[in-house]
Amino acid sequence: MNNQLVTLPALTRDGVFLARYSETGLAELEFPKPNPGKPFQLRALDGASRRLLPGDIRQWHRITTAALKSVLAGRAAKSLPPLDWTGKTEFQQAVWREMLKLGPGKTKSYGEIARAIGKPKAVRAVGGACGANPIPVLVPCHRILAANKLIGGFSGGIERKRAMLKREGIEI
DNA sequence: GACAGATGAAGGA
DNA sequence: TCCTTCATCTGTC
Repeated sequence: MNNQLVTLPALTRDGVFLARYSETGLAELEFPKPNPGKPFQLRALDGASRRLLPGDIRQWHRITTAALKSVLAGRAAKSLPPLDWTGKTEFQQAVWREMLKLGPGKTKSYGEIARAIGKPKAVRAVGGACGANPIPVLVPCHRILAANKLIGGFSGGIERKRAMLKREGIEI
């Protein structure tokens, strides 16, 4: 079995995200590391390595970068690359699919997501699935708030979540 | 099998 | 109101 992932940098206004692709699509997205004064090492995939990339991945990466920029600017992504959720549970995928339905400026609570997937009591489990989301930003876990409209948590940091919501016109 | 968790709701002060 | 407690469900180790 070949689970090797191809890692590519996605340059955005918020820094350099790292996108990891499998043979079937975007598998992971990593937030920019706080690494001031040392720009991301694009060398890692320059030259010959880049030429070895399958055409599909190059195209997915263009879509991913464009989608990232749109979402970070508070707009809806025009399109998304295929997402590779291989190995993830049905429950997690259901939660993430539900989050994908949320447009910019729209939020739901953990409880609402739980009800939407037909498991109204699985609110804590929804929180767990959010935390396990391998593709933040594109799968908009930042649009999920606690029932009292508090910000809840965020794997990429509460401040990042607050900033992204603010760009979409939501003040917490 | 036990435990932890990005919650929610209910009850008491 | 605000705070505390507990029920619930799922994932991970």
